[in-house]
Amino acid sequence: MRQRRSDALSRERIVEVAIDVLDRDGEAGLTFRRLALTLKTGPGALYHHVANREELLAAAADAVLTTASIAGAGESPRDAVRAIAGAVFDAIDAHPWVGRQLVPAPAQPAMLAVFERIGQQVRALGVPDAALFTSASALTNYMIGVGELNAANALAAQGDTDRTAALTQMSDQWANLDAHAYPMTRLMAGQMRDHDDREQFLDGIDLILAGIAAR
Amino acid sequence: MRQRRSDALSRERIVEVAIDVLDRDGEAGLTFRRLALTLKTGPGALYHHVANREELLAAAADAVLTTASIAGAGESPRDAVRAIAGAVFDAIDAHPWVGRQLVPAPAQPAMLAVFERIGQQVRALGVPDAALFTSASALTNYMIGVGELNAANALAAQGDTDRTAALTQMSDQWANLDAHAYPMTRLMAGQMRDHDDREQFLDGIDLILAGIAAR
DNA sequence: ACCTGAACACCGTTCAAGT
DNA sequence: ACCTGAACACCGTTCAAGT
Repeated sequence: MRQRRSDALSRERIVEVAIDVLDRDGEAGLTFRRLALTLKTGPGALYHHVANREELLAAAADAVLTTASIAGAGESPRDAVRAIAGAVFDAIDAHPWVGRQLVPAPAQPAMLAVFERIGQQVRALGVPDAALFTSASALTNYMIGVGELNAANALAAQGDTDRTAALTQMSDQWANLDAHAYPMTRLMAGQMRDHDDREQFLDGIDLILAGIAAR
Repeated sequence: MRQRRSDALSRERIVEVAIDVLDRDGEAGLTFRRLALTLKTGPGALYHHVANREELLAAAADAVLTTASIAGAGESPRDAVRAIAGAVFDAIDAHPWVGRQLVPAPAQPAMLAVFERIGQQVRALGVPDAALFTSASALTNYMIGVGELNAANALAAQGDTDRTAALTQMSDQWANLDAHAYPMTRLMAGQMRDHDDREQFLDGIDLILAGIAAR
């Protein structure tokens, strides 16, 4: 025996190791040579299980998002939508490289499941059938799109040991902008300093939900 | 004389040529060797004007988005927001590589100007000062995030000569999903087939605006 | 100060040769 | 059928040498 299973080369094993590498060193760190080294094989061997780097990246992103669709089971439609959105946010936050890996709406299994689940909640909210796609799309696209944006921000700020310091610095920048050209941005500098990314993300979901309710 | 100006190597000229190359061959087509060839110089020369490839990409994206913030001047707050969102959509649609080039919220000049303009409209809508940042961020983040998503879809579908055929194919796929697991997606297959990307994008903006109005 | 372009240290992917 | 790893055709970036 000797755990032969976990040593065997397989698509799942490759994806698993790829996620590890991506979490550790980001998208740039994922090379077939390094993967091959970890898997004790040659780079060419990987091509028997994944088509190319792009497909591997997509598979890794899908794997990381699989559980998002089952969040908030048994809760009210509104809370379920918030729970799913939170799960998507958390998954992207924990694996920021997923953000870069644009998962176009429901083109991959994990996001298709999210889309379906959102569709169910929207319908339970009383949205007429003809308006389902518009509402479900707005919510799902917001989750992926804005989730990605947050990941990009997080990656850019990765060097900063102190997130608060980074926010304060940007806030000060805003406060010192030209008063004639940027009055509103100056006005928002304080709110920007004190905001929480996840709350802000969910506030946007709430606005869309309020818009759906107001129809 | 002999149009010495346009031959001189400069940051602006490099960005200009980069945009051309990106429009023609996408992000993968942008190499310093090719840029140097077009500009009749060596690849090393470019580093006297741009720090690296990433900075060049960011500068190109910013240049393409500069005019978005001035859209919808003189219109009602609601229409101005829609006009700005439409301009952002069109810019990303015309230069899909901008999508990949995640422009984190108001970190770059062009998006800062968009954010400011959105902030002004939101305030004109009667949103109290304390809620300005939440509303303006939701709108701006949606524009960038979902605009990116659309660009990714457009790039993925690039090979298709016929967008209608691609939509029909995906719609059929949805309609043939398992009825127990994907009832809502099946229900939305028809609406998905007939939807227009730009309209759907603006419908999302409308939902957020309705949510803001409903407070 | 700016340009040149060879050189460095890598890539993803392919493919003949092996098992 | 699957693996191996050298080889191919590239990259971004640096830097000594020029102007």
